[in-house]
Amino acid sequence: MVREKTVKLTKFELEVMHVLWDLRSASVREIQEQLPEKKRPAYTTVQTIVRRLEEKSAVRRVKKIGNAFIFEPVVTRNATHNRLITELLELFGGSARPLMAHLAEAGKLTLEDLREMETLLVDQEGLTGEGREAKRGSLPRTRS
Amino acid sequence: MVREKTVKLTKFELEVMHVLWDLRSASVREIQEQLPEKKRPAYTTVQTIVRRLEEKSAVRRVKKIGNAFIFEPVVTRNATHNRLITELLELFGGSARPLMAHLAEAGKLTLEDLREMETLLVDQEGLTGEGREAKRGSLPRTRS
DNA sequence: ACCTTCCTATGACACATGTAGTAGGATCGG
DNA sequence: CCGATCCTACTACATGTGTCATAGGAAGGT
Repeated sequence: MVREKTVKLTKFELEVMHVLWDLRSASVREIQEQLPEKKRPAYTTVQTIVRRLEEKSAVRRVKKIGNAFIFEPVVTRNATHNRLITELLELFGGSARPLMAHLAEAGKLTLEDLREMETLLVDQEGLTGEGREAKRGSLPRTRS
Repeated sequence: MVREKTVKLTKFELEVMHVLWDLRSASVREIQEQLPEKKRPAYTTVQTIVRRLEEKSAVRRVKKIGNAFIFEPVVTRNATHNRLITELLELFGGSARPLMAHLAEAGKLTLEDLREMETLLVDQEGLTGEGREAKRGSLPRTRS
């Protein structure tokens, strides 16, 4: 459980990171071209964001092709997503239930999703979940 | 399905709203006192936030007690939460699965939670979920 | 070598956000 | 009625964020 130091990223910075996570590495030009054309910002706007991401150590320069720098992510998608979720969760009192209830209510959550998660969760518990089980009380084997 | 116009609220504004949602209505002083003392801002800071919430039509003055105004929420907790979740979901490609996967991974999601949700979801489908079923394909009754 | 093109580095700016101080009017206990 | 309090309305200001323009250097084709 190595806790990565995840920085705070803004909405736009996040979008750029997503491009980088997908492409593995890219130049400013490539990043800009990946952004949805509807709201594609000016080249230098993207450049500024990348620069700020650099300052935050969220990306780094890996090499230079021609006269253009190639950037790659330093923080992982996973760590960043976890951070986002944790923050949202705090607004909900820290519990996932209200959050899930909303998802269900909004029709974003299907029974299929739940079944899928169940499988996933069971597997996980088998591998690493022992500690948690003790901490939260053993699960009542409902619907035996 | 009346779509309420939910405004964008900042982190701090959200905290104030939570107090108001809990208290139903309150004065600036009361709001300030409800905020966790660790990071309790100055009275006028709270006042400023409330004023901005007023400008955004997220709260309104309902009456005056002494020389103090009493405020109450205009936007509902529910609508606001849904908005937050929707926004977060967009960062995840719009699907709830990755989000849930993260919750599970972070140990925020238990089998119990899932079972609970299942019940909730089934009830909901029975009442209002017919349309969705058609839209997303009928559910394969897994685990018969 | 020269010109066109692309990239970088830097500066700027408006609006958002967190945070709070000040002035002056309204209230309340005596 | 008076002073101590409390509240409101305003102002202020440092940062954060989205958005871009400019200047000038580097590459590449011819």
